[in-house]
Amino acid sequence: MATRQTKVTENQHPIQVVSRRTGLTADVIRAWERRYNAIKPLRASNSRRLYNDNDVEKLILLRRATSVGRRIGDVATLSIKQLRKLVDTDESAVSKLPIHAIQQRPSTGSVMEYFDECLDAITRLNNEDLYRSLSEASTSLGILFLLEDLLRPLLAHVRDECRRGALRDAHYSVAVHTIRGFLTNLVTSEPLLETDYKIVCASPSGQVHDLSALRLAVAAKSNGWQVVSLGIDSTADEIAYAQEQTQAQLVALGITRPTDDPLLANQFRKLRANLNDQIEIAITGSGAAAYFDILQEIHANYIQTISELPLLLDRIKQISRIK
Amino acid sequence: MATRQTKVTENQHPIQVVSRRTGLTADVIRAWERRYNAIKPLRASNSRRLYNDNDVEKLILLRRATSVGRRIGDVATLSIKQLRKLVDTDESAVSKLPIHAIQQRPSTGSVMEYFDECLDAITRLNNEDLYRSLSEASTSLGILFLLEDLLRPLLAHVRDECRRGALRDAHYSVAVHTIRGFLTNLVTSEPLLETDYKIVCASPSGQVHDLSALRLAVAAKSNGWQVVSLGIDSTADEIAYAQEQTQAQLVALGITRPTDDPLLANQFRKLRANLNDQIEIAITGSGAAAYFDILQEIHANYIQTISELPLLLDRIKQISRIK
DNA sequence: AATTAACAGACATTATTTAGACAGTATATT
DNA sequence: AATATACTGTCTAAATAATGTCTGTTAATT
Repeated sequence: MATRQTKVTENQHPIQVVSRRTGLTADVIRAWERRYNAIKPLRASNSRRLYNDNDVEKLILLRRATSVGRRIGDVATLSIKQLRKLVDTDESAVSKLPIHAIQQRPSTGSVMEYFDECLDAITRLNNEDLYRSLSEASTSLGILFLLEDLLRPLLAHVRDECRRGALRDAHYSVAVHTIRGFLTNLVTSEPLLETDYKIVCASPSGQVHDLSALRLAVAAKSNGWQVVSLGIDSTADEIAYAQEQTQAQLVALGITRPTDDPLLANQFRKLRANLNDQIEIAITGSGAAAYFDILQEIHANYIQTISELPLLLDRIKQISRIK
Repeated sequence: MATRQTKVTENQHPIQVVSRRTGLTADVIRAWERRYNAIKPLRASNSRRLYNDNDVEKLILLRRATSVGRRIGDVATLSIKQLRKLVDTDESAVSKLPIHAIQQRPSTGSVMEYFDECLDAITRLNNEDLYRSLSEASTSLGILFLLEDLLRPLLAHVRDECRRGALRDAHYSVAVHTIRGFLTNLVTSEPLLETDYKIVCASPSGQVHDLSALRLAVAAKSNGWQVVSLGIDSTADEIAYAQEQTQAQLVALGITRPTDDPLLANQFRKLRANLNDQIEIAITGSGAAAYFDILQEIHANYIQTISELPLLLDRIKQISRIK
């Protein structure tokens, strides 16, 4: 026999629901009622608290008010209307603070320390720790050093350890995935000033784990170029299309897998055929050397280390300035 | 009412089937009927309960209602219509909460505006603008709404336009690549407080463009779970290894490409074989439905929309708390 | 015989209530 | 600057209700 006089309408919520809707613990909700009379919920016949939508709204406002520094005792008895206004002005004042004010303290560690930190995070399959190490490294080492002195050896090392059997493919996946996210973030998050120079970066079909194109993208971006990044698994047709659409002066491909893929050779030729002759092609990545002959055939620039990139970028700038 | 012959149609289900479809134990289903008159199934001539699809739907709604904090006694006798509404508002109210951060004040921009903004950036192959729109959308809509109401339709739309020929694969690549970077960033950048609950997220081999696993990862993270993210192109062996190493309670796979890949079916079986029986498997993504039979075979949870994930996470928490 | 389910009751766990205590932090006073 | 005071989120305890789970037992089916 259900002794439940209080018929539940859509506007009567038990404390658990209110807790989840507001993000406050049930303890806090009760404390605010007991100590400050913040809200006065109805009671069911069995003395359980029953809150309505207004109560919920007020509690949410109270939470927002306290989370920007107000003391609960000062605001608990304000009306919803007053609270809305208060919260509104408070939050807009807070949000004007510079985001980077909460910057991590730069670690004094050398490249090797970051290397070990990253490797440790990878070994523990911990994406978050790896990401944090990368962030610290990029602020303290600078982006270009990060690419060349940290990431390249790190990835090579992990790959070697996988071959040896000391690490598993899972470790490599975590590393590639996290680093890719980090680099993508570098390339796309901060907008650039207006620029005429654009580069299309992509990894062709089959190069699922390639990061070298992204490394190049980061380097180009830090040289003031706008980056159009297609990511992995792009066909020659699509890469050429992206160049045409954006009128990029340079197309960069990353090749990691060292297999001598005949399909890939055809992709190269197709790309060259689809592009205007003036458009430069750059190939980078540890697997690129295997295709040396074809690179010559299509007049591609082989970028072995990131430090070679600025030379190429400058040359392209000069050429297009002449025209 | 005319006592219908106990003709077994496809709309009459024994309690065991209902149990599987709803995720409730048979005991609970009977208790809810006995104590709260939640549903009144037909009876076969031998007094076995026979549930129809309405009963199943109501039971699922009741489960969702209780899992957001409603008490079963409060909601048991509501109609399906009332329940839908209740569950809908409850779940969305909860999902709007940023779990750690201060709640942003809701922006006036609607989802559609962001949709158009994003689509425009994609059309122009502009990674940076897309990234910026995503950032703005995530703060104003909240992360979970971003995933479900913006990203899912957006990707589906771009894919459709590619099939139609209105957009090119290059656009899709830019979209996937940028969104992946953005989501990876969400998952890995903010460290989480200590937690015992971990989820391994991965896209199996062949699913090069899958983002659904990452979407799930973001949702899990915002529910307070630690995420181990392997990214794309992982084998069953490596996924199982990652679970074992991290002692994650849940393994989630994203399937996007809808082809009926026999290799993938084998990957599923292998994964189940390599995992301890207690470890739950979740499958999500637009291509997952094609593998329904195998999913049943390996006792996988099919996650169609992100809002279903919290239920699963809670269930797993409860189970592991008992042990 | 083995399986499945129904049934009623018992049991265990969880949620909620109350009042109070505690610890860390912010504020005020010296 | 050091200390005292107030504030506030969290936790404890016992009592009660709500709820999920587990007994047996019986009946029907394979």
